[in-house]
Amino acid sequence: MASVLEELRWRGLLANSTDEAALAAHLNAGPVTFYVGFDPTAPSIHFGNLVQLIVARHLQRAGHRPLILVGGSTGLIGDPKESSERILNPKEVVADWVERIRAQVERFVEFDGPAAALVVNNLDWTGELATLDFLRDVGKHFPVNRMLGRDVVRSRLEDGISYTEFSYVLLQALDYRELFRSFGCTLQFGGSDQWGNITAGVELIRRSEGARVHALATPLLTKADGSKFGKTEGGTVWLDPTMTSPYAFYQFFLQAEDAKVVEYLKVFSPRDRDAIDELARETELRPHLRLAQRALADDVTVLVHSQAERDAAVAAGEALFGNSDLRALSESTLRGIVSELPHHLMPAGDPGATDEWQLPTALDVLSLSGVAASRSEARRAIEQGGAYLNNQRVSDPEARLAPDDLLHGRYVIARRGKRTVGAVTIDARPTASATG
RNA sequence: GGCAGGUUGCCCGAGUGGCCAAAGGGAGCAGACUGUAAAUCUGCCGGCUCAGCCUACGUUGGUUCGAACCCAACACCUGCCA
Repeated sequence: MASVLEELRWRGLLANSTDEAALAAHLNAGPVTFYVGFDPTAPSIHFGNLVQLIVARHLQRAGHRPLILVGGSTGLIGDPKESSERILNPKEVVADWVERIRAQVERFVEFDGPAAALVVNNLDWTGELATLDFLRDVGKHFPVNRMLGRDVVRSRLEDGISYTEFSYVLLQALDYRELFRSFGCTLQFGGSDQWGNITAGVELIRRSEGARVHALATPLLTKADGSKFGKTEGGTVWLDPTMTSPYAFYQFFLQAEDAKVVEYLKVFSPRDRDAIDELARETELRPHLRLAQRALADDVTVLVHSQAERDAAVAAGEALFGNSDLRALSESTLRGIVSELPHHLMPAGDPGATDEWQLPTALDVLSLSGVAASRSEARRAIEQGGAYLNNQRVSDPEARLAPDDLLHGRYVIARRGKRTVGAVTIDARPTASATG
């Protein structure tokens, strides 16, 4: 049976590690307590964090014990990014995000059994830490000349970096030492962009505790052209269903490139080697069937959301793509689809009160539904022949809907291009018989 | 605190009085070709009641018939000096 390290390697989840032979021996010798951290920089974790949670699952299944750290304190400081200084978020906001993220990560690890996971918050040990103690006990171990050599810092020397962000690495290193002391944690991993922060912890423990601990880094997932994988039209792919709907989430994975889909499957899918090899063959022989993409989207959506959400996302996709007749759908099916899409509820006017009440125009529907960011963009889409209402191409921006255009008397599905879909719901149909 | 340089559309970046909604590149969007893939080609890419109008070049005020471009003050960033 393959070791967990070999498994991770095969899945392409190992980008970097401290002495790998030593780590392999350590993992072999018995249950290891490991940690991975997530900083609250938004109300939800995102697609990129998912990779770390998956690694945590693999390790836990191999009998090791996860500590999932939510960065209540590091989130107040901000890990320096190459581009520019971050804006500090208010403490209450960060505290709120900590709670949300804590709830999210709990889905991915087991809290029972011998390798039960634990969620920790670094604010618990840094919140009350005195500055002088910090400088004496932690700062003393960090040569500034070495810190200046770090890539992120170097990239910021020109444009500037605050002392706050410059100090971030000390806090993360301190976290590792704290978890080492309190829980005997001897392995930390994270994304490859975290490597510097992670090894700083390894070094701090070596210097102040005289102990040798380990580290791993997962690779940054890229697209075929080398750019970062993880952004979509709407921006970041979030795990929170109110920020990225399960439908959009499913679509994101379904649209994976052929050249990369097998790589993503290895990372995200629980399927074993044989199953993935089979999907790789399918992608080569019958790429148009997109079996690998479907498997990928299925697996990740079920993992992050649920089987039911996955089923709904598939049903919605089938109805919306191609030129299927949306009129054939039952009202309940349609309602389900609409709820997955960006949509806008439009109150129907009371024809008795406003004799001018009219149904919206094509332009209205495209912009209200959110399919087009502005009316200008909607106009452009129509001019370019890329706008559809209920799967019918639109040519006149001012064309007004007729009552008959409303699916089940209320819904209009708007689409721009192939993939951008939204809906408008007319709240209640005006009683046309009011005046006869 | 002093001196010097900087702040342009999503990002980078040109523009130093009218021809500027602002070159060029990147990102992005649409169309064609396809397979909800990639590559390629074409078009688009501030907003709107869209042959016109409105808002925009850090902020505020000024000069001018006219300002992204000139002047003043302020804010922020960078460097050098204290």
